[in-house]
Amino acid sequence: MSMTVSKLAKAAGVNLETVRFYERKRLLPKPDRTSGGHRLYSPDDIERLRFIQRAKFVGFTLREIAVLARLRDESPSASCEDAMDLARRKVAEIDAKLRDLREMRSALTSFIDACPEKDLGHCEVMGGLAGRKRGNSA
Amino acid sequence: MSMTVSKLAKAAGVNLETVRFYERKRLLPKPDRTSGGHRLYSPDDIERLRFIQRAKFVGFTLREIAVLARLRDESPSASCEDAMDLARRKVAEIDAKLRDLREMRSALTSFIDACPEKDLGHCEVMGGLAGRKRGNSA
DNA sequence: GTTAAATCCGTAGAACACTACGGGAGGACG
DNA sequence: CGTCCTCCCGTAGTGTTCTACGGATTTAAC
Repeated sequence: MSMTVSKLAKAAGVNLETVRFYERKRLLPKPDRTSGGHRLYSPDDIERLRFIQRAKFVGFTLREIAVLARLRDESPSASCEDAMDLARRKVAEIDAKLRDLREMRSALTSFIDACPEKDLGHCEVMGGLAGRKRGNSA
Repeated sequence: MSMTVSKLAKAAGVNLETVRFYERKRLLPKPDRTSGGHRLYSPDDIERLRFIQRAKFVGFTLREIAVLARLRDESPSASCEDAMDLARRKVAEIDAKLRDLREMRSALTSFIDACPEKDLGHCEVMGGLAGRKRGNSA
């Protein structure tokens, strides 16, 4: 039940070249090959690609994702504490990102909500970003 | 009451080269010059740089900010709806990111919480990241 | 067994957002 | 006037994350 690189790419919704790129960047393990050298993937690899996609969307860099995704490839029992450590640091980072995003969101929505759409002369989206009185500065 | 580029950069908390970069990218208008060719800025330009910083913080790309800034310069009354549109789209994106972050967080914390740290042979952080799913199968 | 599609590889280019370089000219201060 | 910092400009480099090219080989379908 293995698949070629293009099947994997399609299944995970990424470009075929991206799969190769991720392999070079060690986000994906080196796959088995056919006798002719073609890559062979398993459904687990779809999972892994999807994990990468989610982590990426959420703001992790590929470098960070490489660490996260590679945890399982290391010696499982010996690295537990390291893995825990990493996971906890990631949670802290996620919390920071959550705070930032919530701040962004409330800034934007307050501009939107304050906009008197009938009176376009006082657009609060513009005003807010311009720093006028509601200015929660970065 | 005008200032040089380095003063502006310092006042707005950006690199001097970034000011020139933003000018090239038309995020900042072409400034007046001294007879010798040095750029001269007004406090309004600090405002504008801060506008850019805030927009960036809120998640706009420079390309989007350029549009926003041009909307701001051009017909102020006609542009409100476009700006609102942009802001609303950004809020939707932020909401999606928040959802994903919360998902990631709960996944990570469930691995952490389930990890029997005394028994390193059964590290749940490793297991979780390896694709052994929290609850559901795959 | 032929052939058309898929894959191989390394390398190059693209877009984004800066950041740095280098050699010369401008300008403030004493 | 000398000195020294700032600024000029164009161009090139950085790092990230892909995406494309192109000629050769492999595989699958018929």
